[in-house]
Amino acid sequence: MLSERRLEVLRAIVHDYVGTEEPVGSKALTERHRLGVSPATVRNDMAALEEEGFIAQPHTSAGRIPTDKGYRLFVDKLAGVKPMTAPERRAIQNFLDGAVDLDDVVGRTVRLLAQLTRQVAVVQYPSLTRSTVRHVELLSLAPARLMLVLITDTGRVEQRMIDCPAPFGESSLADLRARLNSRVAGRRFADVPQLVQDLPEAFEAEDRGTVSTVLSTLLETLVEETEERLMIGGTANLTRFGHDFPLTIRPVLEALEEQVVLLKLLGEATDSGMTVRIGHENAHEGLSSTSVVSVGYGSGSEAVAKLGVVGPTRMDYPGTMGAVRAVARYVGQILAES
Amino acid sequence: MLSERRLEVLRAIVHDYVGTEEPVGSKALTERHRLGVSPATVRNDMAALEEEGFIAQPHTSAGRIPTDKGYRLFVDKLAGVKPMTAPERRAIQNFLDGAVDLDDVVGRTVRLLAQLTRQVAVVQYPSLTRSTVRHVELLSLAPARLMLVLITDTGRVEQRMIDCPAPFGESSLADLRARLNSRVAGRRFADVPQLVQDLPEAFEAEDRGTVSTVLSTLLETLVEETEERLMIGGTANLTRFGHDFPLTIRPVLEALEEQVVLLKLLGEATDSGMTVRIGHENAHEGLSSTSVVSVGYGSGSEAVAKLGVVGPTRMDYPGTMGAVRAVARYVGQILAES
DNA sequence: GCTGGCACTCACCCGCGTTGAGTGCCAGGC
DNA sequence: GCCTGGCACTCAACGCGGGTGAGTGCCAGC
Repeated sequence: MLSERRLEVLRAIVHDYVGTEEPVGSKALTERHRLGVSPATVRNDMAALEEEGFIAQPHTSAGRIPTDKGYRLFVDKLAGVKPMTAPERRAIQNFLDGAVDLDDVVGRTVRLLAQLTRQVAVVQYPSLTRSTVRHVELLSLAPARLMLVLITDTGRVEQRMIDCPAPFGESSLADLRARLNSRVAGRRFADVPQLVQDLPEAFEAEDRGTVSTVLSTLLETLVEETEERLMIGGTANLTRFGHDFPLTIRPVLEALEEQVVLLKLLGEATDSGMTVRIGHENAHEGLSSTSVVSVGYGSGSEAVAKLGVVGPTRMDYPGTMGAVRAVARYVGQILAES
Repeated sequence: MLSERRLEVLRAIVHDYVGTEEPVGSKALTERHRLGVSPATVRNDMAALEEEGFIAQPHTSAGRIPTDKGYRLFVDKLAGVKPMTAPERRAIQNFLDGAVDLDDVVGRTVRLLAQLTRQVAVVQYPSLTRSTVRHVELLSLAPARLMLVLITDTGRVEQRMIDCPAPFGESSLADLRARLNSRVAGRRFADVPQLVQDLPEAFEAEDRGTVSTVLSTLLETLVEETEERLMIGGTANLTRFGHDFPLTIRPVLEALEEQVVLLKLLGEATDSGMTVRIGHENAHEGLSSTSVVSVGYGSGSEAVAKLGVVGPTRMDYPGTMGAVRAVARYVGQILAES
């Protein structure tokens, strides 16, 4: 195992490299940190750290930079989460408090997170599967054409057109609407399928086809829209990435445009607590020089969706983690209030 | 006025510069185009074009590149719109035909446009003000809490919470719902205000407060949501911008994140036909080295929204304009069908 | 009015020596 | 046994200087 001091050296290297973006040498280290030992000693420690794969030299006769493995150790053992200051917390709350609807909440969150971390922010809309149903509405648009509107407790609205196999009378419609709502209102989406299972049996034979169609559309919506929506922002921060632009930035932008990739990225986060994926730990190749910090948020104790930031592996982990955690907490509060 | 040949020289310069990204000299020009004159003559023409401000030299003893004014002349007088080939048109149609709902249509359009032009694509959601109302729905969530759902003919759905001044009975609700729909269904959003003006008078005194609240929320929605939504894509194409990245790309990314800026950008487009804004013609400073090609699209003869692309001033104007026009046309068709 | 010729400019490339930050290793001291 | 100062070595980065060539403007001649 690495000695206490060597860990301290690694911490110092990460700290300085994140600040300067330049390989850090032994002399500079002893000058900027009170390590209590000479550069020569630090050199020995660095040799050991390099041996173990925590740091690397871009080329001979240059300083060291942390490897993915080095950052991993730093995040796991050496770094805490830097809490937000009181004024910062107030600013977050004020900024989020002005939101008028769900889109606005998500939009504000994304901007806030991008601004706080100076990185790319990704916010997932509250998931359907973990939400509860506030209301199901059925509208008759034409004799054999219905619209299904689904409203969640998080304020999200989904709608679907339905072409009925047969005309559906206004009274049957009202009946179905009432029965549907009495069964599913207030229930979790995940439970809906079995709650409505036997519903067609309550109707006359001529209406059963339509009822079934409506129900299957409803279930479809639950499944399809589980493929979540999300919003991203702060892509301009990518320009602070490094000196060697085109090659670094391009794959990242491409990855960010693919919702599937992003969803997977956030999805990998474990439910409880914060997840940090560093460099190659990200499955997607284009993101091999970025780190992703993500966390779940929700109105109650349970997470209904996730949010996070994407930035260079060389990022301020404690600060970023602090900002992400704080924002997630306040968004949760806002959602709980509405 | 410039002679025919000089215009031809300008056209050749634009063509070559767009292709190579490098200043083009007199010798190369005569070699690649059948101008029928010698380099020396072309040099004289170039001197004249430079005098008039259509082209410029990055530095002495280098070739010429077109100025914004040069591109303007090129677009206005020299370039046509390059029509899509039949296979391209088929591909567009196939790609758009698979869309399942409005979000999907817009999403597909953005991706398609970005891919075709290899630039950043911006697509505005169909505007509310020019749409017609398909249905207005009122749901009772709690004794004194309503939800207003607005459905447009383009498939867009907006919802608002309403806190009523007094409890509102189920029968009053049904009455209001019916009256509202009979008045506004099928009408243009712009006409709604005067259509509902005298509606409170039809109700009992105790309900009038609530009815007024509902109506004012409805009108608010019309106004607020006129602030349109839009979707962008293809930002990764910005990396093909030029060699001098950070400085060029950053302000563009920043501008693209501000919906307001984008909406203004598209909004400037005249209703009929295509608009091309070149370089400094764009009001926004960050976009002074980009051009914007935009056009309205709609389900009928009238435009309900706009779409376009943002790219470097050095872009293939005929090709880009062709792609933008074709996509707009097919999106219009898709919307008309749904 | 077009052309070929000519002198001139200047960004770009290449090779070269200098500089200095940083390293590894080693002998000596606590 | 671990830390330290000293020392030789490496090598990216920088600045300098000459050569190269694309491109220009001008001019005399057809």
